[in-house]
Amino acid sequence: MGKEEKGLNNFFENYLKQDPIFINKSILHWNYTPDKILHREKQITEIAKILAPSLKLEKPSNLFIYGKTGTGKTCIVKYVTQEMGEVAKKKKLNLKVVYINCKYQRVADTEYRLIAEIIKNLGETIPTTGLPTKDVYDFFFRIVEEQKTLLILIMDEIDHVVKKMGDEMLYTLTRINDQLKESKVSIIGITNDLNFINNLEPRVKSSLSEEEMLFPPYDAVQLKEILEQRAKIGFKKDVLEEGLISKCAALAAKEHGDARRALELLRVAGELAEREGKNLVTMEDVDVAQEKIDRDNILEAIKTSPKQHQLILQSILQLKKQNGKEEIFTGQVFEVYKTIGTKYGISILTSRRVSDIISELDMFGIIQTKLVNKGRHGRTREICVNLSSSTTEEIEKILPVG
DNA sequence: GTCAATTCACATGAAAGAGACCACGGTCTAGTG
DNA sequence: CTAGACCGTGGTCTCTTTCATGTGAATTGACGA
Repeated sequence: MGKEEKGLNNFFENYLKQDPIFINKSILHWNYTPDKILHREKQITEIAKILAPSLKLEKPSNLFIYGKTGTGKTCIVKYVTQEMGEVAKKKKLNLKVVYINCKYQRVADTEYRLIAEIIKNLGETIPTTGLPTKDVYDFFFRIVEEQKTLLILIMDEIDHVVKKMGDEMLYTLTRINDQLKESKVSIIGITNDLNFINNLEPRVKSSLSEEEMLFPPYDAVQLKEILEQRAKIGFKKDVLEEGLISKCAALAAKEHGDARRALELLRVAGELAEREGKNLVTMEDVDVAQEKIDRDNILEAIKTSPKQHQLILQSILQLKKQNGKEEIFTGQVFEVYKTIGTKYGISILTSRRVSDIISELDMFGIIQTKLVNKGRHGRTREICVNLSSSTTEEIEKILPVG
């Protein structure tokens, strides 16, 4: 016991003595906003131009922004509105900016909760459930009106709103100004679904996208500069192997120029090196980081998903083990699921539901499915699991039974 | 051999139910002056 | 008299079931050469 304690002590002391690789890790986090945002000057000025009327308390046009993940949409909108907020504060203008991410589950995935969330951001509270939705709207209108303010409503990942609850609610929101006398609301919608706007009802489309902007992906060179800018202040000097940043940039550029991904790669690689007590981050660390990020995402998704989902995933994995390379189909999964379920006394869902769960697993990226038509033999989803064996093992530890 | 009809094994949609959660208003109860 | 406990009602939310409809190539079978 005493010996162990001493060992642990040593470990901690060594840990502290170690030359840390980082100066400030949070700089390498994607939601850190640097002083100077690179390669987005054009977008910044454009957004500023569009939003500027709000400083005269005139309602700016609704703005619709689209671009792939990690192209800086959120970052820049936040940056511009923040700056504006400060100017407004100095001039004592009643300007409010509310940022809502519509995707983060459990926060705002119903009409009710979304409005409740906006209300919360305006500094009021409303019960989390139990009220008729109409009451929530009325309450929202009332407080906006009472505050006599110009409200800029930023709705990130706005496509999720429509997917979950249709565009009726967006229509209501865009028409809100008709009902307000003292206040005005303008909406900034952000999405990474490039087709989203075309699937909207025309009346919503026209009012939501009075202005439109596209954020192009970063290319490898730009990513590299962004990484360099942050690495300079986030990492200690000379801890990065030659060409390491280029590698991160290149890897991320392959994945549709995602700056968030690039930063994560760099940071995780640094953490890995740090953990091993090295004082140089190497190329291998980046490779390991790449794998680790994917695996962690998947594991996290599985851990937090409901038991039935886990059970179905387990059925899929078991099938994969059994028939080796052969493809797996929905029907088979359902059969295996049924036997496992009954064996362990877990209630069995209908095949209809199982089918949905399989596509949910697909969306999470845990499995890949493809719709195949096998003529006489019907139509089904072909399921494949592209996980390394170590990941599979990790997953199996989490799974409910067996 | 050819062509259209059939058929399979699910996918996909819509609607509705079950059970959990919660706010609200009314009623009851115990403590206080 | 009043604050707080307790209860019933009516609303939402999530997960699920039930019913209904769709899909598209392999298969079948009729037909003609």
